[in-house]
Amino acid sequence: MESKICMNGICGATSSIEWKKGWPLRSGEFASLCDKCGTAYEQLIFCDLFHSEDTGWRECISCGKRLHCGCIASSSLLELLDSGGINCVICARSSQRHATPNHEKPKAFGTSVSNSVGETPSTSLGSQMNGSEPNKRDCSDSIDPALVLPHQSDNTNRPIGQIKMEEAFHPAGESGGSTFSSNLCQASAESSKNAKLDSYNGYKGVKEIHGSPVQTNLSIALSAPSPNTKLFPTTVDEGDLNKTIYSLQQGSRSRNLLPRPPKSNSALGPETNTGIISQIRVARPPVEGRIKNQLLPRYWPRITDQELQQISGDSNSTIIPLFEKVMSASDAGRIGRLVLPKACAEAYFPPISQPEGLPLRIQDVKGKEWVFQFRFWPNNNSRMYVLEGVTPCIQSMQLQAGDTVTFSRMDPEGKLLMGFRKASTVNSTQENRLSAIPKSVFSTEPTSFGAMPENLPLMSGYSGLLQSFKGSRESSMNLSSKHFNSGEFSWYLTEKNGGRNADGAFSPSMPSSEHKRSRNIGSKSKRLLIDAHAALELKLSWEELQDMLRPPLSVQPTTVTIEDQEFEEYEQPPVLGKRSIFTVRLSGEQEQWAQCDNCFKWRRLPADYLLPPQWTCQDNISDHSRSSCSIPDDLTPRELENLLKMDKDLKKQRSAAGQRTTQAYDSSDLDSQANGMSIAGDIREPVAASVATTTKHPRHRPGCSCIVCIQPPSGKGKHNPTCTCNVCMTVKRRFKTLMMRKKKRQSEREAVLGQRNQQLMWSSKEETEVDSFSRQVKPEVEERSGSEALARGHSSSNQLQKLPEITSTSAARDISEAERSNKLSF
DNA sequence: GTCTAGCATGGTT
DNA sequence: CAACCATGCTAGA
Repeated sequence: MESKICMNGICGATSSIEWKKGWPLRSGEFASLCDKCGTAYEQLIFCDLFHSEDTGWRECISCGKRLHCGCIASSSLLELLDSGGINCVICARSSQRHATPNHEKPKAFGTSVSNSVGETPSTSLGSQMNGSEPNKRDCSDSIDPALVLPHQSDNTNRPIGQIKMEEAFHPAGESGGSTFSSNLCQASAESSKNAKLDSYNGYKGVKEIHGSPVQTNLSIALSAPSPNTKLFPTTVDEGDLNKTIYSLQQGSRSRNLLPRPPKSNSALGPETNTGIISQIRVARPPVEGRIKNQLLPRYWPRITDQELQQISGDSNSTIIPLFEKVMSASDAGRIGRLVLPKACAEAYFPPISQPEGLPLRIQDVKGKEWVFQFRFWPNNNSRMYVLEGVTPCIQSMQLQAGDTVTFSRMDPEGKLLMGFRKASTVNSTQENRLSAIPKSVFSTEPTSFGAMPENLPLMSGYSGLLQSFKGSRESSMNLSSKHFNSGEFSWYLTEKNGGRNADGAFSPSMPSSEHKRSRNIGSKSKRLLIDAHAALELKLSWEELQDMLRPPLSVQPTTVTIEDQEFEEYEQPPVLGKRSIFTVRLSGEQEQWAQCDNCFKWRRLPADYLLPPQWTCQDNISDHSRSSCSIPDDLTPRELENLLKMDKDLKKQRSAAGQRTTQAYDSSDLDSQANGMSIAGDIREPVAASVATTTKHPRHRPGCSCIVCIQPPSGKGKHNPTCTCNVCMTVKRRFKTLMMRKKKRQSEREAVLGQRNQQLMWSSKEETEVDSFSRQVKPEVEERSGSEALARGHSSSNQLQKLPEITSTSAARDISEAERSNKLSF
């Protein structure tokens, strides 16, 4: 008897189990050696039925290829359920789960399942295992009766373990009952004080089979099901530990249930020769021994089988998910440094001894190879690993903070792969909610996000949208309106949608670690306090959301002006669509570009095509020749680069516009800024120095000569500073006006400031304390003057004197921004 | 003045 | 409490 740490690597709890030769290792110990006999095992045992997070790669005895089926929530379970066995994903031969020979099996479990409900298992598991030697199982092994689901008291003759998956996942409609896991918990808590059995971990409960509490656990666990009881996977967490458990949930559908899998294979998307590829996202603990028990679950790869399949394609290579990381602001920032979790870097990347590190070639999901500098910084007697030069890649994948980058390895080549998972897709729930808005308004101006809660409800049009949004958040997303103020909204959009599953279905329950992350954002943490710039980013996120809001095309809006703000009012509710990039060709033809949610290829679409929130190549009804993910990207990498660059430029324009005060712009400019989703220029036919080329803003009529319509394409055209062409003169004139307005505002501000200072001075006269601020700022003044009041007066006037400098600087910055936004250089 | 590389700091786990 | 890691800070280019 020896003490072992929780084999799952999940709870870290120590439990006492009998550890003897021949005892198969648990999922978390896959490919480990038995520390007594030294035998390597590659077999999971019966109880992985309750445990979804194990990952194991087993070799198919027939073809020698690795079979990924350790994850019970993925293909293995489904296949098991559906076909009574598991097929090797490579050779398609049934492995029958590489079942453990009966003599090795924990008969207690199998027996108990076969028994009538509530019957207590009668056989000691441990004794069954003694002395048995695990062998490689042949693919032709019959299905293991121990590998069964903990119900099946439905009086059918169907073999245990062959429940149809739609049944297994069907939400039970009956009432009453508690979850399987909680039963286990209660039982375990009573029966074993040593083991910290958690309410969520069925596996751990089962593990207790080996010890004394086994019978209690099993009897309770197995007594719960009624004939209508179904097995449900449920994601639960504790801190960083996200877990999927299977619970016997009765009554209404739990909020924690994973979405019900599609009933037919055809709905599953890509198929392999096994027929089913799981789209369920499950954390996979490290598969390699050296990092075992080191890698925090938050870094466990959650790649789905389907994604794995996509990455590996038709090749015979094995994709090994290594780790993933939710990108922080600094990861996604312009510095181009992606901080790597130390344990992951040391485990999966080549060892480096010098801080300079070495260049690392990593292939992205599209097959493009990037070279990053893998290096480290010495830090507190430790190291901090970073990947440098990731900006182009991040941009190419359009990643931002909150998205997840994944790292995998392709064996046997050993090639490193980099993938990603977006967190920022608006889900259909939101869409539905928004569709219910009776009337909404689209602002023509980028609206400061931070100002929304205060301002929006006052604006007739916005209020409907906002309140509906609030309603949707509170009801369907279980959010409270107070968060709306805090800037967390953007994070809800991203994080909440992180609950989306690979199949696009929205999981009502966000994995709670993500909950945690979203809680962290906007907390009191200094690190995460939203500064002005971050607020701007949030605003842009809001603007991006606006981009997704599509007015009904057939309906003309009514434009109303409220307090100098223009609003477009629509009688019909908006539609939330997938974000796309609009372009205008030289020919004047407008088009839009959308990225497939499945293969991430870009497809050209008609400009008036309204994209649903989720869009894949298959939905490309306008161009059947481009309606499959297998068809190459419509854009060459260079074209894509151009497109993204132009989109980015446009965002910069918006950013600049957002920084300027609204007064600085007349309505036409605002118009153009707010409607900037059209990209100037043509991504395929970039025109060199095409000063003469004009870009028609979509909202402006042909022939319009406004400042926007006459500007050259993005980034094109440099005018001479002395140029007196119409465009330049217009721009100069506008800048002049801008400057004047700026100065006027500044002088007003100065006046206010002066008043305030005077008030301060008078009030401080009554104070007896020394004004430390004056001392700090102007000690020399203080020295010269014996009077505190005088010193303060000097200080104030000094401050005022400095203001014009600030003014001119900021005005210059404004001009430069305006210059940029107008794509003209002088 | 701006950008970048590298180090330091401190919040979080 | 220590390790990790996100991000701030700054010297130098």
